[in-house]
Amino acid sequence: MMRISELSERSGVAIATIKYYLREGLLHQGEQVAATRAAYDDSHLRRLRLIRALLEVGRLPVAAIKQVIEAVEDESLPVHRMLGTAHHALGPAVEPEPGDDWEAAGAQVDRLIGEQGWTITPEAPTRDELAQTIVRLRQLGLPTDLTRYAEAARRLAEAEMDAIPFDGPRESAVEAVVLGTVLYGRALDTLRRLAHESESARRLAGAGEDSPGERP
Amino acid sequence: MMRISELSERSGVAIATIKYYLREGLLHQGEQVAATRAAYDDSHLRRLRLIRALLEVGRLPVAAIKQVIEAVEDESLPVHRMLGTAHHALGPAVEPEPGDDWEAAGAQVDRLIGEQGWTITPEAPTRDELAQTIVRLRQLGLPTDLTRYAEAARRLAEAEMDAIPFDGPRESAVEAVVLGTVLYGRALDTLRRLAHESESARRLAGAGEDSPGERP
DNA sequence: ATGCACTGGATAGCGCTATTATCCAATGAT
DNA sequence: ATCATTGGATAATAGCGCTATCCAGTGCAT
Repeated sequence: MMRISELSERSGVAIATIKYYLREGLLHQGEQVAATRAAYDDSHLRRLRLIRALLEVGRLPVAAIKQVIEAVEDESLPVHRMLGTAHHALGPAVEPEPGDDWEAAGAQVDRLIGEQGWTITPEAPTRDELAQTIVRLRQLGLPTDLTRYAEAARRLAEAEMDAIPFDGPRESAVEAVVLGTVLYGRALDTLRRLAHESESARRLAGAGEDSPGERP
Repeated sequence: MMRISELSERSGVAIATIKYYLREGLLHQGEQVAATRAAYDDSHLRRLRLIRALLEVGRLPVAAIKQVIEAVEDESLPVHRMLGTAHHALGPAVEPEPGDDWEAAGAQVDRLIGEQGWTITPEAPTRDELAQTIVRLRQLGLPTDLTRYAEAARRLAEAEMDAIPFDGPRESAVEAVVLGTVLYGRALDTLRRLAHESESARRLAGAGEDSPGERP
């Protein structure tokens, strides 16, 4: 049990910001102890860490975080619906760019999902997200065969899901899924860029030029 | 050869926005035909597509795109330096969060890079990016073993690099590297979320509840 | 019980980014 | 000759994530 100032110190989040999160419904209210005093506990601290991770590492907009949290807190939602809602909040919303390109990309997304044997809601915004990327790849003349990526994604996702406590309290499950999706997603992205850097250094930095990483 | 209005129509980017990109140095000036008339060509159209892809798909801030483009246009830069600069602009800048956690995470990043046999500049901001993610994983009690991800990243990055035309014009090489990094990165991320959705549906949607994707 | 730091609550303002709008004088097509 | 368009400059806008200010009520130390 603590007051707002202690919550602020322990979390590293400014008081004004905490108030803002309270207003926005990202952070649940503390226990009203008196008219002008409320008490916060570890659940608030944990929630703040969740928010900051989604915000700073996942770069989710506050509105998306709110959706995730609402899904968590809506007890009437069956778990897999809750996960769906949370999941759909994680991707940036893209609006369709109508045209032949878009149609073709959509078909390709369907085909890819079919090939992998995935089960995906027809309304999943994630489909449009992928379609948009494919459209851009096409426009720029880059190869659009994503099978290799889909397979890597599948392998990683399966391993991650094995670690999710689906039998525990519902809050743990969403948190684990959402945090896993976002944080490991970012880790993967960063690692891929590191691998790129290393590969291009290896292939180019011969020929007498100094190579990054080893200064004379 | 076209005027600004045609460039706008063909690219789908508003005239005012094109002027803005010209001001910001993202888009090179058109050929001055008369005091109040300039001519644009396919290179401008292509550049606009690059900008929009980095902006909308890659979600890079305009300032980062500018850095990328400056690297491309600085002819005096050796190719691998140019790629390094461009690459470092792709990641969001993170500032270190000093403390023991940070130190430990840094050490873990070094170890991971070593294990994979990668060659990475000591100053690469990408290192800090990864360190930050590891710190957050720790704070939230999630496993921090990223070996599996590093290996997947390495495999994908190697395959991508095989497709880069390092022997062609330098502009092609950066464009390919940057676009590849960003667009396939996003594709991978989206696919991983799709795989997650599918996996959690598969594991949870039994038990009489209707499963996403098949409505009665 | 008194003075003072702290609280919740409400509202307003800020700093940044990406974009859009407005004006202008010059100009080229009809 | 005229009228829409252009380049160029400057201002205005919208959204977001905070941050600051003000307020009256309250707990705590003295």
